[in-house]
Amino acid sequence: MAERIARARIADVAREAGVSKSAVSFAFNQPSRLRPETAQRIREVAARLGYRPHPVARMLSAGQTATLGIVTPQPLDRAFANPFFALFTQGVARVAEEAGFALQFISPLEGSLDRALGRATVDGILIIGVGDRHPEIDALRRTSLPVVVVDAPPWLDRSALAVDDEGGAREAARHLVSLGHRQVLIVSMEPPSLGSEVRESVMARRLRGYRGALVSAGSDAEASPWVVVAPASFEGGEAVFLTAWQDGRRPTGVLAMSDVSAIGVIRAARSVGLSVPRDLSVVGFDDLPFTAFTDPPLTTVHQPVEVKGEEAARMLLQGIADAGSAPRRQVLATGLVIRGSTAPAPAVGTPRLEVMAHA
Amino acid sequence: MAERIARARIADVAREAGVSKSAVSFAFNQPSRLRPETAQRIREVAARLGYRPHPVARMLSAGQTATLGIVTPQPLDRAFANPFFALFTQGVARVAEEAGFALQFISPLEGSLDRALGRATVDGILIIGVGDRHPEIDALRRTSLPVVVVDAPPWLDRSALAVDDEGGAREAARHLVSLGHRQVLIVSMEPPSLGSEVRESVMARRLRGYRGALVSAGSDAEASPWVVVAPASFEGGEAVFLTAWQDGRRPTGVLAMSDVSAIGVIRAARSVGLSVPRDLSVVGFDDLPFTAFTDPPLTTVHQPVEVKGEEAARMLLQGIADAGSAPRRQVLATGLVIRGSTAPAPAVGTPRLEVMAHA
DNA sequence: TAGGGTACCTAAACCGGTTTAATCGGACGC
DNA sequence: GCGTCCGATTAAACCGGTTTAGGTACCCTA
Repeated sequence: MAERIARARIADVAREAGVSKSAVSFAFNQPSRLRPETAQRIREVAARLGYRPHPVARMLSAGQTATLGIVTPQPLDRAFANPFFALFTQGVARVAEEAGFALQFISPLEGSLDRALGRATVDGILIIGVGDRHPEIDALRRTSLPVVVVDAPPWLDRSALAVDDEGGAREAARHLVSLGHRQVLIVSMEPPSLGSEVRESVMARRLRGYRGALVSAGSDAEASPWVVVAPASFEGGEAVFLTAWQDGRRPTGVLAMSDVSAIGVIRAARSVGLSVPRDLSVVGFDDLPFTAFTDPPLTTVHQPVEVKGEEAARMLLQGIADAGSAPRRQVLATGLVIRGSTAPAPAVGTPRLEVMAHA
Repeated sequence: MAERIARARIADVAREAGVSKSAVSFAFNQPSRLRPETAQRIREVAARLGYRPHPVARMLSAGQTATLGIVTPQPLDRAFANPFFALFTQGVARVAEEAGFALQFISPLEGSLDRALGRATVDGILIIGVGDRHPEIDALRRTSLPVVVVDAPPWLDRSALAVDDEGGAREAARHLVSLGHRQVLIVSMEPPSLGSEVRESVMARRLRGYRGALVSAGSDAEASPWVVVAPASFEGGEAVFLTAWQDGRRPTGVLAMSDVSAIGVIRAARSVGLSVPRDLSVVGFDDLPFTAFTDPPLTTVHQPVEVKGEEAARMLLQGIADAGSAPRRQVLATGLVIRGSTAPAPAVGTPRLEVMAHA
C-alpha cells in the first residue's frame, strides 16, 4: 500500500522556495554565499519536503565516494565463515569510520572479480587473501584506484601489509618438535579459488616455516606427504582430519593454518577416540578471541588481526588522500601463544593401541 | 610515483573509435542496434584504452545501485565484535550475491544514523538491532527506500523479521528452574545507544521470557534486582559478573542474552573460584558455531541466525523488485540446546563456602 | 553622474554515463 | 521517379546534484 512518495529532488525544493537550483545547493554547502534569511528559508522548505541530496548524484559530481572497498577472492558468505575476516573487518571499520568513510565489500560477481570491481563505487581498494597467481590478478593490477594488498607479496607500485607468517609458523613447529613430536600433520587452507596457484601466498609462507623447523628436526615431514588441504572452517578441519585418519595417517601433532580448522581437527580427533592434548597436540593459527575459551584452550600463533585491519585502512586512506605518495610496505610480528592443546608426544608405539582401546 | 593514468571515459572511446558516445554505450548494452563490425571495433578500442563504464554514472542514470544496505545502531567495529553479526551477514551476503547485489554497511556517521543514511547508495535497507525508541528512529521511518526491520517490532507498513525471543528465553529459564536454580542472574545486553529506551526490543522480549518462567517458579527474580546490563562481548560478560559478585550477588545460575557474554561470565566465574557447571550454571543465547567447542560446551538458546539473514535479504529483494508488494512479517523459531554448562543447582548454603575453600 | 565594488542570486556547464528522438542514405514498392 | 520504410548512427535530453562564470541592483566614491 504505502504510497511511496517520490523522493524530493533539488529542483522541487528550488521551485517551491522560488529560487534556483544553485541557491538550494549553496544553502547546504556554502551558506555564506546566500543572505542568511534566504538560506534559512530554503532549508525550511527542504526540511518540509524531506529533501536529501541524492548521494549518487553527489558522488558523481564530487568525483569521490567516501567509501573503502574490501576485495575478497571468495563469495562473501564464505569469507565471513572464518571469524578471522570479521576481526580484520573490525579493524578496518574502526579507522574507516573515524575518517568518515563507508565500507563496501567486493567479492566475485558471477565468478568474476573483474566484473565486481567494475561495479564497485569506492575510492580505494583493500585486497586480502588474493595470491599473486590469482587468475584475475591482472584485472586487479590494472585498477587506477589506490590499492593496499594485505597478506600477499607486494605488487609493483602498490602498498602492502603482511604479518610474519613464516616466523610464526616456524615457532609453532619448533614448539611441537621440542615436545617430541615427529609425526606431524599440516592442515593447509584451501586456495581461495580454483586454479590459483600458490607461490608467495600466506599458505606458502606458513608452509615454509613449518617445514623448515620440522625438517631440521628430522621429522617425516620432509617427504611432505603430510600436508593436507581444507577450507578454513570447523567442518573443513574436521573432515580433513577424518580423511587423513582413514588414510592411515597417525600423527601425534597437527599444525593447522587457521584456528577454526584446528578446532575442527580437535573435534574429529575426539570422534575417533583421541584425547587432546594427551594423544594429539594441535596448534592453530590466528589466535582468534574465542580460542582462549575452547576445550582445551588452543595453542596457536597470534597475529594482530585487528591491528592489521586498522593499519591497512590507514595506509589506504593515505594513498587516497595523497595520490602521489610512495607505496609503503609493512610486516607485523607474530608469536606463539601456548595454551592447553599441546603436550609432549606420546611414547612411540603406544598411541595407536591406546586409541584402539578407547574406541 | 606510479603516474596514475586518468580513467578512460566514454567520450575518449568514442573519439578514438570515431563514433558517438551513444554508439559506445550501445556496443556494450544493446549491441543489436549496431552493425556487428562497428560494435566489435568499439569494443576493441575500449579494451585497448582499458575503458570501464563509471559505476557511479551508471547508477545515476539507471536509478538503482544494485546494493543492499545493512543498518546497525552501533559503530561497525562494535557490531562485528559479536560473531552473531558476522553470521547474520553471511546469510544476507549469500542471498544478495546470488541476486547480483553488493553489500554496504551503514552505521552512525559522527554519531548520526540520519546522516549516514543520507550518504548510503543503496536500493533497500535492512535494519538490525534498532529499537523502536531509538532517537533517530524517525529518520529511518521517513526513508522512501524499501526496508526490512530485523529483530524489532514491525513499523507501520514495513516488513519485519524476528525470532521467537520470548519463547526461547522462557525455555532457557525453565531449564534452569527445573534444575533447581532459584538465584538467577540475568545478563542483558547494552542498549545500542544512549537514550534509546527499550520497549519492544530484543532485550525486552527475552527478559519477559526469562521473568515469566522464573516468577512462576518463585525465584527471587520477581523483585528484579538481578538484572545486569553488559555489552555483548567476552569482556562485557566478564566485567558484569565480576561486578555483580563484588556487589554480593551469589547466583547459582546465569541467563545471558548472548553467547559471547555467557562465555565471559564463565571466565569471570572461574576467576573467583567457581566451577562451571558444578557451582554455577550458565545459559547463553544465539548458539553461535563455536559454542559447541567451548569449555564447557555452552548450553544456549538456538536461533537460526544465518537463515534470518537469508530470509531478511529475500524479503528486502522482493520489496525492491516489487515496490507495491504488501509488507510481510515473519517469526522464526528458537529452541534450547542443552550442552555442558548447566547442571543441578548446588545444595542451598553450600556453594558459597565451597567457593571460599576453592579460592 | 559615471565608474568601481560588493552582496546576492542565477544561468549554464559539468560529472559520465543511458536512452529517446531525430537524421541520413539506400533499398524497395508502385 | 517519388514516397516510404528500414537499418545504422548521432544529437540531445536526462539522471540529480555541484560549481564556475556571469548578471543585477545597490552603494560608495571621485
